[in-house]
Amino acid sequence: MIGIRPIKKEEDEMALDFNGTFPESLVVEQPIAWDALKPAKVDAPTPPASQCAGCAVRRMCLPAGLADWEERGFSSVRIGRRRVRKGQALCREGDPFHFMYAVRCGTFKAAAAKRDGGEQVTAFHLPGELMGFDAASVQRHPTTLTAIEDSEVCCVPYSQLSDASGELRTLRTRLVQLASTELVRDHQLLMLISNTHTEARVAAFLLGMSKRMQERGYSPSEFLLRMTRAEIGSYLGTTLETVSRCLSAFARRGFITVRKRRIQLLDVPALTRAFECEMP
Amino acid sequence: MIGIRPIKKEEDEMALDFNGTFPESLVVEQPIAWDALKPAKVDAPTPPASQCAGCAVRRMCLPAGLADWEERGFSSVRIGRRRVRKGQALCREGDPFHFMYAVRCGTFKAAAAKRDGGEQVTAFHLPGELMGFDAASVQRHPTTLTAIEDSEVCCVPYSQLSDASGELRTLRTRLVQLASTELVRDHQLLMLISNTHTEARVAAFLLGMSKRMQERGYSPSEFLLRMTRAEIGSYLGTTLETVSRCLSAFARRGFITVRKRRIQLLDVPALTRAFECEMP
DNA sequence: CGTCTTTTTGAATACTGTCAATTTAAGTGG
DNA sequence: CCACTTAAATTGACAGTATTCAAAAAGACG
Repeated sequence: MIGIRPIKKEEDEMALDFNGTFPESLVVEQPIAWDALKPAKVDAPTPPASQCAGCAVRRMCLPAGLADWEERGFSSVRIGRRRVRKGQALCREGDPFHFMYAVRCGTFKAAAAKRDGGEQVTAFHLPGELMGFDAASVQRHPTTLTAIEDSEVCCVPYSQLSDASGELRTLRTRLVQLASTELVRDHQLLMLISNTHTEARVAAFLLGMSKRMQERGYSPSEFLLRMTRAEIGSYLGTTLETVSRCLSAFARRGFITVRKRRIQLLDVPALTRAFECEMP
Repeated sequence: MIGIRPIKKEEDEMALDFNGTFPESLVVEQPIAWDALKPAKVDAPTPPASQCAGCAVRRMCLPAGLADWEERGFSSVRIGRRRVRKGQALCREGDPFHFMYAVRCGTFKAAAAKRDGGEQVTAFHLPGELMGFDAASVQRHPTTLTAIEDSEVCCVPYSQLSDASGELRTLRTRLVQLASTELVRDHQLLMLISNTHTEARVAAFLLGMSKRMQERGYSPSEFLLRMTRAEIGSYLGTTLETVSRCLSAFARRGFITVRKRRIQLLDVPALTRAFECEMP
């Protein structure tokens, strides 16, 4: 399975290879051994919670902060697993709300259809992040969640989660906290997009991705963007051409190197200045 | 007190007149009789919840959906009242998170300071809306909440609210639902701002305000904007001049009339088309 | 190996932001 | 009650930036 193959796809230490054999059963009880492949942040002193024990992103996921004794209560929530191939939708706009989804590995985009036929990307979700909060409002998913690489998620039944949170204060707090964090992220994105200069947005996007990569144990200075230029453009409220031009401009100035989707940050201070629009 | 006075301030049936006498005691137990002044939406079949009984915006506020028997549990949350004068801050960026605030009457803006010294408005809050969700993330308020007209809020201690929600499933659901609604609003705002054409943003802003006014029992076709052009511009990711120009352009085409902050919608379909960028 | 998607780059247009001046309303104090 | 001062809003002109349209190059995929 790991034979000699031409390195056509950029060397991609993060990618999962489903290698053709993709089981049709969407919900599996036992995790795959992929966990070993995913480096974990080791400084967060959070004890594992039941079914989440052994999950690489446990420390930044839903059970983060739960004490030992709370494991039992949390384990009453039956969590399923589901694999989603690149390009497949986990749920679609308008679908009834039954599950919240936690990214185990891979990357998702949340997008809503616009009247003109295009799509508006509202978020990119990395491993450890919880998706589906926005569905609690109307009991329907307002966005389509699409895997932009082969991915795996945990499916958390919302009713069970709500029940469990009734008994576990920590879990209750955690839930609101996660929703709140998403709110803060959105507000930051708003501030970003309101910024006139597109270069500032792209710089902030790169810095943000760098930080999130680092939080997940990857190199903050060199990473692979999982999304297309068009998706970045939609997310940042601009066009794919402008994104491409900004990246090229940064590369020309020596701030970064760009090889298709592989980004290398060379001058973080310069990027930060670009973000703050202090360009002399 | 209601003598003959020159109509210099636009006739303002919604404004509260503090009339000089503004008590220094910020938290009062008994509500003022102002409720009678605020028309309520009458079609939502929600029973009153304890302290909220008699509040005009109860049906769209925190206790919405609570059953009779749940009143008791909810009444364990001691809710204070606080009046905030125009221009005063209810809480500031960085303040520790102890209360969530429900707008009883008046209008607030949520804004964060930008690096360049300016401010980014992330939301406008009308009566019945809950503020402060974004503070649960880091236990600090990430935005400054400022009254943009004389206002009154209910102060809900978060810890008590969380405790009560542990016992009351409906309240628990309602809390997440409110946070979720705010998320959806933010996503819609994102979609709005991503729209290239500023006219579409301003059109959507007007239509949105119209809808929210209607939900609160006011006329959807004629209302007073409580915020300055600069605040609208910040909210929509543009400048105050552009907002002014868009309003003038709409008025010139006969879509609306503008008299300073008083807006009258004349041609909603045309505004909707402007929103959808279908301008022939 | 050929097709298709993604990305880059160029050129022209249209739009918005910026600077500046004017008008109008609102608040203040005599 | 009026004059004055201050804040908000409107409008114009110009420069700068991003979008649009178009074409070509580079990988990805089967």
